[in-house]
Amino acid sequence: MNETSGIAAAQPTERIPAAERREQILAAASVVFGERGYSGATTDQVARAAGISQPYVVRMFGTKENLFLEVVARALERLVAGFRQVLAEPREHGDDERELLIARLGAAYVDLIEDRGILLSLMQAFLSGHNPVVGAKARAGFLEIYRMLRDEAGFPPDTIRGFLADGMLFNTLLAIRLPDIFDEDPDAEELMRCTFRGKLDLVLGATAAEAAKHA
Amino acid sequence: MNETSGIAAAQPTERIPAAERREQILAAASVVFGERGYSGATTDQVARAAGISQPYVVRMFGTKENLFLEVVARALERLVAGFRQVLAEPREHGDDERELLIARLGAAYVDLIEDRGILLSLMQAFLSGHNPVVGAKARAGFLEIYRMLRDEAGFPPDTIRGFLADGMLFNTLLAIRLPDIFDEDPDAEELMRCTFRGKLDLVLGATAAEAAKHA
DNA sequence: CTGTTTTGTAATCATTCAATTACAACATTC
DNA sequence: GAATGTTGTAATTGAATGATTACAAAACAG
Repeated sequence: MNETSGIAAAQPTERIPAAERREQILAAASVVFGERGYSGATTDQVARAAGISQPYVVRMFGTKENLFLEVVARALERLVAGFRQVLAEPREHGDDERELLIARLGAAYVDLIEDRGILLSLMQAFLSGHNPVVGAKARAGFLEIYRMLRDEAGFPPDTIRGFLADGMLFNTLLAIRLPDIFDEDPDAEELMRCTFRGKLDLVLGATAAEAAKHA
Repeated sequence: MNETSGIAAAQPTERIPAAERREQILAAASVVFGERGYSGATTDQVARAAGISQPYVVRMFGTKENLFLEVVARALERLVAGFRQVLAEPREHGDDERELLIARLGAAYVDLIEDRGILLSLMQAFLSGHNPVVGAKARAGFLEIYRMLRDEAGFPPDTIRGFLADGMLFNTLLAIRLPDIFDEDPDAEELMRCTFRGKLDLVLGATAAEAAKHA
């Protein structure tokens, strides 16, 4: 029935290059830190989620804090990179140029935060304003987005505010898992629909897919 | 120089009615939980902030978790109550009726989140979507606000979305302490100004007052 | 005054968890 | 095929912390 010993035989854990393991750990840590917060997450939870042992996680990143910092830095980098990519695309000039750009940037954002790890890691970063390192990263990241919208996208202040504000509302409604209670309270879906409008199907498709994956 | 003993003399800690102590602890806990999160905060930190001993905090609320739940529930209640109060005020009918109501509700919200404990406790609640109890409270609270704006204020969907979105952006910019770097990066103030517009002085006055209080 | 309730703390316990140590197995190089 | 480096774990430890216990002193009731 099993090999060599009579014990559970905990599969001999495939050897994988450190660089690749690193990515696995970061992906797992993003989810775990996102859901439980820096203090609420344990290195053991991250290790299990990544399919390795706790000491390996610690050795790979030195400390739990370093791991968290890297998770946050990655999330912010991906956010900035996502916007930069959209802004680098060619755009035709016309009446609806701005509307189109907003739609593309919005889609890129929703695409990013469909990854619940990214979404929650970003929000954890926003809630770490008191932490010198994470707080500074969060402020710098937010200001970089602001400058991109102002200088590269050429948006006027009200457009910028509206765009950023919508994004923060997206964050919140997804973080509190509003879609979870669609069948208990129809207002939940109404609020989601009024918030995400056309993007709702995109969002719901992603959360449904994720739920199916876990089942 | 000091009384009785040669030791620091830790003042005999005034006896205060339990009900009043309870409020002190909740106020302290709001700040501590807000800054450090549920897991990051210790009952000892709350106790020190409230000026009492750690066992007393635990005995008053049974468990750390109960204390956190009550802090979150209070924050959500104050939010709902604040809006309900504005909506109960008499309003004259006119072209700018809606604008005026938005302004009043917005002012009430900014007034509320000037209390950093409330602001951060609310955000912690939003980030606790995975926790059955806190998550349910957060969802219910958000939906109640939505219904108030839809049914009592009579706002159309886009107005509701805009209002809620602005609120979430307020939250974020205050949480990351953007005003802290006004003199390092002028864009920080620009972003705050474009977000809060008229309300900025209100916000800055409050944070400045709070900073002075701590100094 | 005497007894009881309320308000509070000091000391301690049991658990959790990040970090360290020591070691093992595989891979690569020479 | 030894020597070296890489990838991994089991076992342990030391510190932190929520909770409990035992006790003290103030307030109050009769």
